[in-house]
Amino acid sequence: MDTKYNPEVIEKKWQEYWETKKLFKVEIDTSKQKYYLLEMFPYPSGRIHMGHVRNYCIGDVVARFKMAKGFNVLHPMGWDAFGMPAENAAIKNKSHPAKWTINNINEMRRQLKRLGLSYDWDREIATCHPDYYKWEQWLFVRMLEKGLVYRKKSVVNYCRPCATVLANEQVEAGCCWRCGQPVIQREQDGWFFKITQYADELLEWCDHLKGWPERVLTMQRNWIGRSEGARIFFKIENSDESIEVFTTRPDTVFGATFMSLAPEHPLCLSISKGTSQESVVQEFVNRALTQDWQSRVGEGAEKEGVFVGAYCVNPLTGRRMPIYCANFVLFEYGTGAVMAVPAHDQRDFDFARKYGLDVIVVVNPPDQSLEPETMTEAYVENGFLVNSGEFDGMDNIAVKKSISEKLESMGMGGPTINYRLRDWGISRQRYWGAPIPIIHCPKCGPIPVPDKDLPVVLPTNIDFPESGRSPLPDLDWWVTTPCPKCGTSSRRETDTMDTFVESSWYFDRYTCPRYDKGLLDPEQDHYWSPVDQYIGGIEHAILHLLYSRFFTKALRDLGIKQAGEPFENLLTQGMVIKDGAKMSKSKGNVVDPEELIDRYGADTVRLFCLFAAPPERDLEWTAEGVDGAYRFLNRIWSLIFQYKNLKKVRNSNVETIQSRYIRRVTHRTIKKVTEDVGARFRFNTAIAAIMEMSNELGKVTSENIFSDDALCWAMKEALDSMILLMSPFVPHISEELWEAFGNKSGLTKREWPQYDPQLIIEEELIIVVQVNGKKRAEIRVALTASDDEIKQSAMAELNVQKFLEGRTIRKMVVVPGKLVNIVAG
RNA sequence: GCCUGAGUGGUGGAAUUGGUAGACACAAGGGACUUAAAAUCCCUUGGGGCAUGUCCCCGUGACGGUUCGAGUCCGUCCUCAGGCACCA
Repeated sequence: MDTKYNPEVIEKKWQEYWETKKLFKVEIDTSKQKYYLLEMFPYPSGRIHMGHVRNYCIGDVVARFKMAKGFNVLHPMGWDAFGMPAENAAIKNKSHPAKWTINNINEMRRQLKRLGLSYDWDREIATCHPDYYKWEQWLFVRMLEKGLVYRKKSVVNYCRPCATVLANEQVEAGCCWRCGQPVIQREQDGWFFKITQYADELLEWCDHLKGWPERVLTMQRNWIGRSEGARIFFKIENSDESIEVFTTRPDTVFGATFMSLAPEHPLCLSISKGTSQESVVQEFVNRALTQDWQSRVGEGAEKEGVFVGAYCVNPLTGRRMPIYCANFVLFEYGTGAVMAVPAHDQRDFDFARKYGLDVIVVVNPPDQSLEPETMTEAYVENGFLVNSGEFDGMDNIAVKKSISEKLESMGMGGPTINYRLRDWGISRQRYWGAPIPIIHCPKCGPIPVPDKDLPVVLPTNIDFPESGRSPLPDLDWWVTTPCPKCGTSSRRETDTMDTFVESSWYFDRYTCPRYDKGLLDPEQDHYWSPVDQYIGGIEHAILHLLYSRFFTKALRDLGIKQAGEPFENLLTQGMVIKDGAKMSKSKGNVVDPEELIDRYGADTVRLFCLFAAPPERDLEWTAEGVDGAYRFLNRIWSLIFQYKNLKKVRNSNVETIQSRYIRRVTHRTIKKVTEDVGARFRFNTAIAAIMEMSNELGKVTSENIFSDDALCWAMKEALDSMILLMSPFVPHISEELWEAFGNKSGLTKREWPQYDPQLIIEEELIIVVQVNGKKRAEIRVALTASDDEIKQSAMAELNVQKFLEGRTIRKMVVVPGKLVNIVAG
C-alpha cells in the first residue's frame, strides 16, 4: 500500500476493473427484487457541467447502495440527442448536426466514465439513432389509428429567431423558452397529441403519486387547470348562429350585459361583415393578431375592444347584449368567448366603465345592497342573488347547479368541465429531429407510412443551409415519394417531432434497448417497469414529466406497456450555485468538472457534491469545500495505512471497555448511514456520520492495538465497515482501501453491513434535567434505572436544588432515556 | 394577485415522532512540528455577563398562542426563491 493517496492511479485502475468485469451489466433475475433507478439523460451539448455531475453522483449513490442491499439494479444512461443546438453548431462550423452530436456524445461518455458511475453501458441509447426513432414513428402511427394524434390548422406560438412553432409548455411569460425572444401568433397546420383526453386521469393520479414532491404535483395540477362550470349558448340576433361560452359563474348569467370575443374568433369578422363596424373590426383584429403576445396580453397591457355591430340574447333575461371583440380574451381557453358580467368580474367591470356599458348587480354581499352607480370595483365574493327572477335571495354557490340545469333543460347549455391543458402540438419546422412518418397524397390526403417502410430515416448526406431553415422541404429526392395507398406521386411530411417526444418514452426503451420485434419487449417491461426512482432537475416539473405520464398511459391503452405511471418516486435535485448565482457562461462563474477531476480525482468531486447540501436543495460551490473533501479522503487513507497490518486477526471472545466502545461507534454509524441513504436520501448527514466515526477511530492510540485481541478485532471490524459505508459515495478509494486492507474480491458484489441492535445500546444514559423547561444539569444513570431512581438523582443535583429553592414541585415529566423536567412554582 | 417552498452562527448545513439548538464541515484566531514555508496535527470559535463555573442571561425572520417543554404544532405578519398569471 502506497503511503500517499493517489486518485489518478487508483481511479483509472478501478474503472477498468469494473468495465472489463462488466460488473454493472444487468439482466432479468427473478430470484432478486428489481430496482430501476434512472437519472434524466443529458442533451449532448459537448461537455458535462456541474449540474450533470451532481445529478449523476446522487443517482450513483442510490444505485450502489441498492446493489449492496441485494437488489437487481437497472441503471442506464443515454442521450437526448435531437435538438436545435446541433443545428446551430452545424451552421456555425459548416459541419453536420449528426457529426457534431456524435462527437459530443463520445466526449461526454468519456467524461462520465471518469466519474466512476455504475451504468450498464450496454444499454446506452441515443435518440437520434434510427433504431430508436423507428419505434417512435411506429408509435405515432399507432396513436394516429387510435385517434390520439390528429392534424389541425391552428393558431400557434411561433418564434421568429428559432424559425419554429412552440408548444404552450415551451412558452414562458410570452417568450420562447430557449432564446427568450417574444413569441408571435401564427396560423399553421400541424400534428397534435391528444393529451387532453387524459386530462382527468393525469389530474386524478396526482393524488396517488405518493413518492413525488408536493410542489411538482401542485405545478402539474395547476397546469392541467380543471375547472367546473357551465357552457351557455347566446343566440345572435337576426341570425341562426349562437355564441358558446364557458363560465365558472353560471350564477351570474342574469347580470351578463355584453359579450366579449377573442380577436381570433371567426365570428368577429363574420358578424361584423356588412355592418358599419366592418372596417373597424377588421383593423382591430389584424392589429391584435400581428401584435406580439407579450404586449397584447402581457402584464400591464391595456384592455381594448370594439363593438362588432351586432347583438346576442341573454337566454335567461332576454336582454340584448352588444357583442365586442376584446384583446384580452384568450382564444385557446374555453370557447374563446366570454359572457361579460361587469358587476362581478373585475376585467368586465373595467371594460364596461371604459366603454360605457351597463352594470347589473346580481349577487349582493350578506350585509349590504350594491348599487351599480357607486361601485368602484367588481364584487367577486359570494353572497345572495338579486335581479335573478326565481333565484332571488338564494345562495350564489348553491344556485350554480340549479341555473346550469335550467339552461340544460332549455337546450341552451348545461354543466361542463373545462381544462387549461391543451393538446400537445409536436410539429417542428426543424431538420434535426425524428421525421413524422406521413406522406401527403394529393388524392388521399395525409397517409401514414406503412410499418414495413419504417423507419423514415432522416437524410444525412445534405448540405446545411446558412439561413437556419430546415433543408428537408428542398430535398426533392427525399420528399417526393409515391402514396402508399394509391401510388400517386406525393410529398413526405417535412416537419419533425418535438424533441420532448423522444424523452417521453426513453425510460421504457432502456428495458430492452436492442429489441427489434417491437417498441417494448413485454417480458422486460413486465419485470423492470415502472422506474422505481427517478432523479433530475425541477425545471422539468411540467414539460417532460407530464408528457411522460401521458405517453405511459397511451402506451398502456395501446397494450404495449403495463404500468400506468412511469415514475414511482421522484427526487428533484437543486441547482449548483456559485457566488450566489446559477453557473452560466454569461456570469463567468462556471466550474469545469473535468478540471476538478484532474486535480482532485472523481471521489473528491463526488464527496463534495453529496456532502455540501441535501440533494433537493441548491448546492453552493466553494473551492474550500472541495479542499475539505479532499483532506478527508487523505485522512481516511492514512488511517487505513496506519492499521494496514491488522490484516489477520483472531476473533476475540474477550471484550474490553475500549473494544466495546469502538463496536458501539461502528454499529451506530452503520445504522445511521443505512437509514440516511436508504430511507431519506440524506447523503450529507450520512457522510457526516462517517466523518464522526473516523474522528473517533482516529483517537484510538495504536500502541497496544496489535497485542490486544479484543481491540484489534473491534478495530478491524470498524475499519472494514467504514470502507463499506463509504463505498457508494467514493467507490474508487473504497475499493483500493478494501483491497489494501487485505480483503478479497471487489466491493461491488459485497453485501451492505448489518448492525447489531444489541451493540448500539449504551450501558449508561445521559439524562438532561430541566427545571421549568430549562436545562439545569445532566445526570448519568444506569440503563436499568427506574423513573423513580432517575427523579431522585435529578433532584439530588446541586444546580437543580438551587432552582427549586423556595418552590413547590408541581409535576415531573420523564421522557425515557432522554430527559426529566421538574415543574415547580 | 394565486399556488408551493424556504428563512437556524462569519459560511454550507444538522437537530428523523414536540424533548440537551448549532452535529459534520468550511472560514477565522491561537499553538505544535519546521532554519523557513507548504502539508499535517492539537486547541478556541452563536452573542452577552461575571463570581471563569457541571455558572447565569439572551438567541432558530417578527409578534402572539397551544404545551411541563416549540427551530419543530397553530394564528397573524415580514422577507426571499420557484411556479402560474387578464384562464372567464
